[in-house]
Amino acid sequence: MHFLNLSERQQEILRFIVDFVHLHHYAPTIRQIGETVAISSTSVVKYNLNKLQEYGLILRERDISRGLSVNWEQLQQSGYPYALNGESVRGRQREERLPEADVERLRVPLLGKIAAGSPIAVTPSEVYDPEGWIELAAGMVAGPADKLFALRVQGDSMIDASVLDGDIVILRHQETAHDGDMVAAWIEGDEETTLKYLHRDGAFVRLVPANPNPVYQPIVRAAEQVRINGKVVSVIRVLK
Amino acid sequence: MHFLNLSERQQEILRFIVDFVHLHHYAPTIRQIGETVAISSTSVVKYNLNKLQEYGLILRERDISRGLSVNWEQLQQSGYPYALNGESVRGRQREERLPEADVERLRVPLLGKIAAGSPIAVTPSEVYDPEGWIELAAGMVAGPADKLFALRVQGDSMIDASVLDGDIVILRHQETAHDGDMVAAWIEGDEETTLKYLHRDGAFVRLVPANPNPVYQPIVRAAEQVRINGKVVSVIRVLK
DNA sequence: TCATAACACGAACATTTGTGCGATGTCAAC
DNA sequence: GTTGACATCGCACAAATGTTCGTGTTATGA
Repeated sequence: MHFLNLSERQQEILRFIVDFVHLHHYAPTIRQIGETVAISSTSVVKYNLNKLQEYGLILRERDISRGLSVNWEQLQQSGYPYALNGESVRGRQREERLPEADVERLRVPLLGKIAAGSPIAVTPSEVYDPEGWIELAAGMVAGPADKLFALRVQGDSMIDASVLDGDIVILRHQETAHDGDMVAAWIEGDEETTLKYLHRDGAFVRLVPANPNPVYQPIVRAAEQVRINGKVVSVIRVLK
Repeated sequence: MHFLNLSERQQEILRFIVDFVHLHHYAPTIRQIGETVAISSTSVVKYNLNKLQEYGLILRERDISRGLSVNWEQLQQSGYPYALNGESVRGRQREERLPEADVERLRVPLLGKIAAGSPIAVTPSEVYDPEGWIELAAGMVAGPADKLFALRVQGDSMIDASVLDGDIVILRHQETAHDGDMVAAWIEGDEETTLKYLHRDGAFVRLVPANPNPVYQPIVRAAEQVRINGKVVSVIRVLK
């Protein structure tokens, strides 16, 4: 099935390109490829790029910066696993063993990023997410699957909620929440949005960090000073 | 929400970018934009590009040639015509470039609990008595989808990795890891398994907490005192 | 009418980035 | 040992490309 025999390097390069494009939505430069694949010479990268092009796995436009793109169809047919459909690499055992339980998939829009100080105004700026949509298995969120949206966490502002830079939080849009819910809340005065557990105390609300470490203290505010943007239903961290 | 009021030029530019990307699989340069939209000055293009970026309609990477991409979601929500009748375009483009849009589900065995002090004695192949299965969308783990298993975190022992009680960690079983990988490591002497970022230092390994809070300090051990159980590829937190 | 902001121009500039080419190393075939 | 295809290296070079800055133009409102 594969008459293609790519060298180790070529495979690495291809994989990197795929990942990079996937991540940035634009192609890497020859030098960027060289760095990550540990090739010191740009011409060597170019050499291998030409090979890949001969195989039809990538397309290149002469003299164009980053003018290279992946030929996905060819890539899929090549039998190399980078096509990201995962078909070939899947563990067989599991699939056989299980009946086709039909888990519903959810498509959740990734609306932007959230950082302390920035309200969730659904205005993504510079940082971009590859997908635009987050795919979830239904079991990964609690409750109804409507009004869900996702945000990428930027910076360590949510550390006290044990949410790290780069994490993705899935929220359900709602203005109210129950005691004990983790919510994204906008705190007037602080001009800051954070993730906290919500507790009511009469006319006050207590915003409690999820992180039990004592360095993170609850915040208490008058109820009208806190605006709830949504309830957090899931936190996802994908490590590379 | 934001009411977008794009100038004629900005609309033209946006339209051109969409078309161009669709056609070439890479973004146009400032000058190319200028030519087709009849703007003689690159800085004017840049000026308008900034506007578009402020609206979140495009994303730009500073100093990167052709480092610009379209924010499809925002475009869609903006209500601009080409976003709507671009529906087909958009869909097609996505499929071409990102064949994984058809996300596969992964079924990962949940093998038990992890807590400080308890080694991860399980390897997917050996022990085969999972408590359950975790369903994931393929995009939620990086790399090949084999040898994956899941563990439920018990207690706050992983707090320094920003992993809370009840979280689920997805790991790929492997004995080695690269610098910077988050791994589940068994530390001899401490008789303890934790999640940490791995860094090598000659004959030593440094296990660095994911939580940048200074109360959590790196652990340094001789390399042979640390056994890697697997690499963490994802962390999932489902809130009730 | 003046001030101000938004928009536009173009040229100089600094980087980024692809290409070309001679020299070197490897390895199997002759 | 010699030859020659392959793969690699460094490096110089030129083209491609984003940025900055001083200046001009056009609205709009006080």
